Amino acid sequence: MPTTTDTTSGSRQKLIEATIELMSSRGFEAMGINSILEAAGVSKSNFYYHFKSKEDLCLAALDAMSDMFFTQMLDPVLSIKTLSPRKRLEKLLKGMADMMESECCNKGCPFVNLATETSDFIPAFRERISQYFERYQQGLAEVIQEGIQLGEFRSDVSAKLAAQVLLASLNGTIVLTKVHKRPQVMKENIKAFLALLTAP
Amino acid sequence: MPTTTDTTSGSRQKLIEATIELMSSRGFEAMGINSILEAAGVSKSNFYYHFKSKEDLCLAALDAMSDMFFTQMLDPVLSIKTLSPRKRLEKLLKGMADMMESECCNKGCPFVNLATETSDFIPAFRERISQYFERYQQGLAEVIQEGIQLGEFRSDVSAKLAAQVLLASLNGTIVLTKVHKRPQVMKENIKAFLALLTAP
Amino acid sequence: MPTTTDTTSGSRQKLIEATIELMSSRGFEAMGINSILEAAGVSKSNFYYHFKSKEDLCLAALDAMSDMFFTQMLDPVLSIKTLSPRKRLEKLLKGMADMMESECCNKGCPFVNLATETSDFIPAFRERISQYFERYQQGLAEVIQEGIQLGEFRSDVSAKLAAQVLLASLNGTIVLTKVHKRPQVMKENIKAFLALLTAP
Amino acid sequence: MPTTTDTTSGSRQKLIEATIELMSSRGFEAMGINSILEAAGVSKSNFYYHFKSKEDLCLAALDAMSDMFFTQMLDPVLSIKTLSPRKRLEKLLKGMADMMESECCNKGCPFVNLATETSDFIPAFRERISQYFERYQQGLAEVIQEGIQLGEFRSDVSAKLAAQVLLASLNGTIVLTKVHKRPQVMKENIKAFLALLTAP
DNA sequence: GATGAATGAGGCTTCATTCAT
DNA sequence: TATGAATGAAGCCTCATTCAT
Repeated sequence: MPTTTDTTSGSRQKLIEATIELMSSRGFEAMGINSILEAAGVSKSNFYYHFKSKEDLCLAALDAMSDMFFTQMLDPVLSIKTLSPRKRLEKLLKGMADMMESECCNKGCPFVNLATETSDFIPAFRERISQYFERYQQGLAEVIQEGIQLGEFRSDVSAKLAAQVLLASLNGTIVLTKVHKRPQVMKENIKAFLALLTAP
Repeated sequence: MPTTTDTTSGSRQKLIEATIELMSSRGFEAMGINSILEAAGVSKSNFYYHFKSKEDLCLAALDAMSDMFFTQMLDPVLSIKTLSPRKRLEKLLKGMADMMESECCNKGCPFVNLATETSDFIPAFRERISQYFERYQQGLAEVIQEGIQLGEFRSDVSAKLAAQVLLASLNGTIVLTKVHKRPQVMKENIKAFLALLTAP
Repeated sequence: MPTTTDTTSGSRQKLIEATIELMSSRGFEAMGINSILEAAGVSKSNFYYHFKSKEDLCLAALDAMSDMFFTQMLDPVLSIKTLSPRKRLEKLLKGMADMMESECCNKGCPFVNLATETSDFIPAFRERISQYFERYQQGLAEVIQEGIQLGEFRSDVSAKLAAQVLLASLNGTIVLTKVHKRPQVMKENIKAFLALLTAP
Repeated sequence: MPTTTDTTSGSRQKLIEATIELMSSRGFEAMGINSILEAAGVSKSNFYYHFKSKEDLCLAALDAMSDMFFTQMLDPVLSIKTLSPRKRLEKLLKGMADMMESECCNKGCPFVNLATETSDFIPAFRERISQYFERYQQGLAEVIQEGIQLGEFRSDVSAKLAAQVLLASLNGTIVLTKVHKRPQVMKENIKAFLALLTAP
């Protein structure tokens, strides 16, 4: 279902979509180019017309995912000014928990996947992932800061650090949820973290 | 046919050690058997005498790492009864932060690495990793519980959940530290988490 | 549809020039069409508008080089009637030695390159190269014949044969010069050959 | 037909033999690995067990050819002390002419082929080829020197230089012979060169 | 316990060429 | 004239594994 502003060629877009899908479930190394091509319905040589390498394609996919995440998940929720900061954060986290559950705990966060697998060896990946997490954390820090000012969150931990711990916590929780095959873990951790962020 | 207590069958042990090293830095898929053999100084055919497959070797490596972690890192620190629960936890976490820093943020936690890479596709891995994390979490829960009873930690979040969040947080923090190439992240998050765990 | 005298159809000419350059340095097989296109700044589809195949382009390049060689190098020098035959030959050979040196012994003679690489498999190449060398040899034979008549060269070897040996010698010397990376070889062989061609 | 001292494994030797054959007729780039494997009857993965790359194999083939050339062609003839230097040289050159003719002018000298194709890009090739030609030239220089001392050859051109010209001449002649598809060229040039080397 | 040799499937990438516009 | 997109075959190489000794 191409969006209205879909200006890119069909094949290119299909390749990126297939890559996002496979990168999330299989990781970088295990995701063979053939599987991407099959999923996208694109021929091998045509792939190499659009992208200069597997790595290049993955970078494009990372960019696309990053865009999607911020413009369709994070920003929309965090900017609902009719909700209190705490409610906004809760809504965001609930959305994530629901996604995990609907995917049967099978996909992880592709940014985490790529980070653990390749960040030491493909600098370009590391840099983008680093930027992604920085922006992500910044978004979280802003709601938390608002919440602190409104007295919804405890004020003895800086918003920036709290956001950093939250982000780490989310990433780690996704891994645990997958490993234990228990979607409940996600919900538990979210609830517990919010409690910790609140003065008793 | 090595006996159960055969601690060092030479080649076998060298293979496991090399695997631990490479699994931590390169991940499962990128770690070719040849690189293991080269690092261990063992011939290919000899490898297949000791292990029936790459997967088999990795399972042995996982077990060895798990053993090492509990008997050499976690248990020794958490059972220092002369320290208060909070001090014990702090000591443990500091040890981890130091390790990260000494490795220049280059290796991640191999359990997390394997989890993100393979847990969907190699059930045997998933199960061991799950058990590892459960035991790890259990250890953490015990100190926290003690701390709660002594009033060192807030009591409105169950020790079990707090431990689960802490574990997730640690795993996620390791990833962030690697991605940002900034060892400080680890220290910041540890400090922030301990603050959150304490009533303001 | 370029006319016969179309000296510069823009793209077409650029393609030929790039091909000459690459053919001299990389050879036929290693010279990918993409590298030609990049060097010429011409699009792939445009290339196939002008030429029906890589082979076709190379034939055009061969013709262009052959023309250039005779009209700009061989004929001008060999027809300087104010110089004695021997002086003319010396001037020609010196020019070649200088070229080799200025290119740091890096390019060979593209006719030799194509001959060794493709002559068995692309008959069209073989034929043009054969014609090129025949005309080349004929030119050399004429000066030598003149020189024989003037007593500058020994008369017990026919001009035709002497020219054939000289031509072979030049081609072989270019190869040796390249292989040894020693421009001096070219000068030495030229001098030695001229000595052999003279009665002691 | 393995020689008596054939100590190397079957596959390895077959690969080298097939490579010599193909390298002589097709050149380096055009000689696909698959064609080598087919000719040798060896599987691809077994090939990569014995050699680390196509380049590596070709280097081994070059060494083998070099050995063969000196121990079976050059040295045996040039050391027939019952023949005069001139006769020895004539015998050697005749043998080469006969080889060319028997191969219908289809193969060139693989050293020349590789030199023209790859010497700029594969330094290891260039170095071996350079050594090969140096040794070759040295052999020729020795007979010529003997011939000079016996008065069979003219003495106003040093043996070293005469050998260098002869070597170049031979290499160039092989190319011409191939290009013109006329085995006679080889014989003509040999005869003419010997004449030039003799005082009129 | 250990060896060298062999295997087949698959890895990523490039080739020269053609299509529709 | 020129374009961007697509094609299928082939390129070199590596994978985890097995065989016979």
